[in-house]
Amino acid sequence: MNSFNLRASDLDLALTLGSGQVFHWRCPDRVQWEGCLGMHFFRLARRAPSTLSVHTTAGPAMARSLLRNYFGLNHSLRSIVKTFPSDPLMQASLQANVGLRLLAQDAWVALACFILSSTKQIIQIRQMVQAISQAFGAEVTDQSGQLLDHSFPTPGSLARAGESALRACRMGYRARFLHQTACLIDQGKFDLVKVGQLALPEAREALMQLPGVGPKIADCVLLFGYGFQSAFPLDVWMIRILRDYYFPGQSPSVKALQAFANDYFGRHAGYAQQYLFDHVRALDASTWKKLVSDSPFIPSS
DNA sequence: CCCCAGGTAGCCA
DNA sequence: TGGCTACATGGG
Repeated sequence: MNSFNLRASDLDLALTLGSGQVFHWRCPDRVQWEGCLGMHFFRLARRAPSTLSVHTTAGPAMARSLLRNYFGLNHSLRSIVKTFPSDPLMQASLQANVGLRLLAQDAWVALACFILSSTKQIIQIRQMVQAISQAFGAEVTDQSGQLLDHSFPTPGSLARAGESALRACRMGYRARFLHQTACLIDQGKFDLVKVGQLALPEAREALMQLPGVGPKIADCVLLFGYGFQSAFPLDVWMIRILRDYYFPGQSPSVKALQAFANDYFGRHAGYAQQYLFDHVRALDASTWKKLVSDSPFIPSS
């Protein structure tokens, strides 16, 4: 394997790779993070405040390029978070997640993972992703043939696997959705590349044509897989956060929340969303209750 | 045993 | 359009 250091400021591996935006990275020892990008294996760790140590099966030049793109290292995190609103919850989310970056994931990987995500806890999504990778992904080995990891399965491999084989990976009703979507892409009946060339509303409509993809999963794929940073996925957590904190006692519709979120959180709304999601999800119920009771959005009498 | 999980599709009024 | 509800499985 190749080893080198990579300059990476404003990047916290645990916050970024352990967050709810990605599901295939492992951290066996609380220090090193292991996973694949395409067919290349990576082992990453923090070496110094602005430096990562990298071990990889990829060539150094290729590896640097892949990592810089994946972690968005050519974007200034400071300038992005400056566009976030200044309310107390948003600022607390920022302080608790310094170094959380949005990843530039492969569109297919994001699509497949979020089809699996519906009504599942994040730990279970990770288990399903690991299961399909081991069953249908390619083996990634070092030069001595030692098995390092399995790559994420291609649409073709999932299409050929069949629905029942997917179901054996304990994904329940999601097996049919994932298999049908994999078949459409494998047969060229749905073009993931074309989606990325559309404007956001059209790209969203296109993704929602796929089985198992509704508005929420479409927004996740747009945000995490296509770099549409204004896409704002509304899952049960974000709906709760927006209703409880930003509209206390009002319970607006999801449609109304969507309109509010895209306006209020600015150009990088989806980025802000990830900070709120990870922050509130880590709080215990009583802390959240206190935050809500101190919301500046409670109408003054 | 309960309730819930980064939802969606199908059905009904 | 908006409001149910089934869907599989596992964590807490």
